[in-house]
Amino acid sequence: MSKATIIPKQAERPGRLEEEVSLEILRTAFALEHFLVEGLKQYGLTMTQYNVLRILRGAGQEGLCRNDVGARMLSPVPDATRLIDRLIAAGFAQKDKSATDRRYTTTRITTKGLNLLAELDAPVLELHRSQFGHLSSSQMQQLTTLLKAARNR
Amino acid sequence: MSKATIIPKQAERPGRLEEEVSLEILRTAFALEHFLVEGLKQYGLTMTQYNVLRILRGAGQEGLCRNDVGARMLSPVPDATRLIDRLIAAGFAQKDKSATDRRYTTTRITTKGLNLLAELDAPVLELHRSQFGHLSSSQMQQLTTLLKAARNR
DNA sequence: TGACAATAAGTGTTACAACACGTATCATAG
DNA sequence: CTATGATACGTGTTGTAACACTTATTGTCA
Repeated sequence: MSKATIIPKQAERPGRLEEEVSLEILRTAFALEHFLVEGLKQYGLTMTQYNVLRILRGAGQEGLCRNDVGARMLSPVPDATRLIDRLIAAGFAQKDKSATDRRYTTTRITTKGLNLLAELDAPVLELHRSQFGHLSSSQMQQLTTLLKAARNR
Repeated sequence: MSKATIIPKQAERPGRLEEEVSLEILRTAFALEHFLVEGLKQYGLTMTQYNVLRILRGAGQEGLCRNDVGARMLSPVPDATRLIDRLIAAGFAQKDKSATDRRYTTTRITTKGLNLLAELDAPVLELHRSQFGHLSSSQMQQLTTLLKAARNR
């Protein structure tokens, strides 16, 4: 047999690229998360709590019910009750029973919570810039596009 | 003043791209992790335990000391002792005091652990393919390259 | 050599996440 | 209008991660 027929030029193990992409994504995300966690620690916040506060800020004065908060999280959280309760204990959120449907409990961010987030916006942005600012704009756009494409199966 | 001087064509908020990349990475990684966790659950393994086993398999018959295991993790783990102890309790690893330096404890993967990993290799690979297989090879390569570039500050 | 720093591992404690289950309220069908 | 299911939330329990601290062993230097 001729060499050309039995030895493909790129003897690529199937799935190797997918595996490498997976690992790179996890590695990058863990590194990013690590820095975020460290930064938030100074303010006594976990990353989960920070995300909840951002969601509540995004929801505005209407607030959100417990399940909606859990569902909108970066990684959905089943035990939103006690998570929110901890934020309430810290004074960053408040809870009220809905008048129309008494099953619902509406959670809102407090002024103290808004102030904390406002204080955090700058350092968090700076963190993101320190992580990815060395990439060019087009590289960042490519990366964003590719990641979105990856999730849209 | 002329319009051209005061209104830049792309009034881009500084740091917006960095922020978006960060979020996309976290979202993608959490999604990927979610599927991995679900898949491993059937085998009674957490993702952390799975990573430890893979590291031990990679270390071969020489094994690794506790700190090395913790350090090689995707996200470094401080409490490697009890993590490894759980794997030992499950029969997937074993521990021996080093003879030359008695501070060290060498951890090795057992045959049972190797068998479990062998059983897992195919479904995990299939998972990676289901997550990213719809991307083209060049897209995956681009993604890998960009992520590596992102981490190499 | 002997004191002291450095390294590796283990332990005690605390807080949190995950899961299963229980309770209250509402919607719907007969 | 009542029975049944669906929905939203809360709670009890368990396992694990994070942190600080302790112990054991080795290296180093006066």
